Amino acid sequence: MLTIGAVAKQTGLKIPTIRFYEAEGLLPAPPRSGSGRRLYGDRHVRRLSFIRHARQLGFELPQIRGLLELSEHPDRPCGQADTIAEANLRAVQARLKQLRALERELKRMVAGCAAGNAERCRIIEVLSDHRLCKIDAPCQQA
Amino acid sequence: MLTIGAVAKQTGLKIPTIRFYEAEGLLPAPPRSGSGRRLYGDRHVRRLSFIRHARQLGFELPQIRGLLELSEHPDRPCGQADTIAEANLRAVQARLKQLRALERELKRMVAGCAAGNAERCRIIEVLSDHRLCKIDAPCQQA
DNA sequence: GATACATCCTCTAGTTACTAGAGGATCAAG
DNA sequence: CTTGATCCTCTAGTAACTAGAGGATGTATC
Repeated sequence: MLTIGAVAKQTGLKIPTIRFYEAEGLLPAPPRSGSGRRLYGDRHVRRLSFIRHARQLGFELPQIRGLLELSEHPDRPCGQADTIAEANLRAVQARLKQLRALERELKRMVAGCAAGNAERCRIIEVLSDHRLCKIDAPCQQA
Repeated sequence: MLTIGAVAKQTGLKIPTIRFYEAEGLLPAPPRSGSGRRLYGDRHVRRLSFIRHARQLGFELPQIRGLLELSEHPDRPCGQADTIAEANLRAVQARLKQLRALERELKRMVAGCAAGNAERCRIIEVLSDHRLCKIDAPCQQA
């Protein structure tokens, strides 16, 4: 049986985050010691690793909820998981496209800035006049 | 003189967002009509466009504050703007790197999932076992 | 002039996924 | 027995908005 601190070390999550996941219903409440401390087993650790990993891959908590439920019913067809992952892939690809355009634009800005005065600073200039910029798509959050 | 609704249309910002920027001190409070409605001029519109554009390019509000101040003093050296833009570029490039790794991983997951049962679903598998995944770096927010 | 509907005002609270801190109890080591 | 680490709960804060309540105006039509 592991304390919350040990689990945090093993999983790489912070202690409040683990408690947060419990409150959110992503992690079943573990048994407690006589004095009320949480005591985790391997199943908890595995589940937390799953969550952390999915988060690293850009899944959001509601999606992870779905994946977790799926992983508990190995008999179900996994089309759902596929759908979730594909939606994620598309979102990632869209964001990549935006970020690449963004990178080009920032490079252009930085390159054009000859460290002179703000008066002829390309960065300020580009920001002031959208026509100087090649980016049209709004910048959605990932 | 434009109403807030007209300004919203011109700039592409939502009405509450414009008020939000005013409350944040990014936009000077405009004069009001007899009944208390905000009345904007061209300078406000230009400033809001600047802010929106910078947001699209991924700058954060504190950074934008700096850029705005700089743009008001064309005599100042623009090294600061350069620094801000470069920091942004680096952040974007880091995010790009992560996202590319993510894309690879998601592709692998989706490709490996032949829509069978969850029992042998590669997606669940990969998420359950970090060793199957090539991503190590934590996923920082943009 | 009355009515309807759009637009505006302020203020509060909600969003996501945590993170930080207060204030207090308990544990393990020396 | 004391010290310092770890744990508990609870509240509030983060970024950058967004949504909604409740109410006051503006404008167009009859």
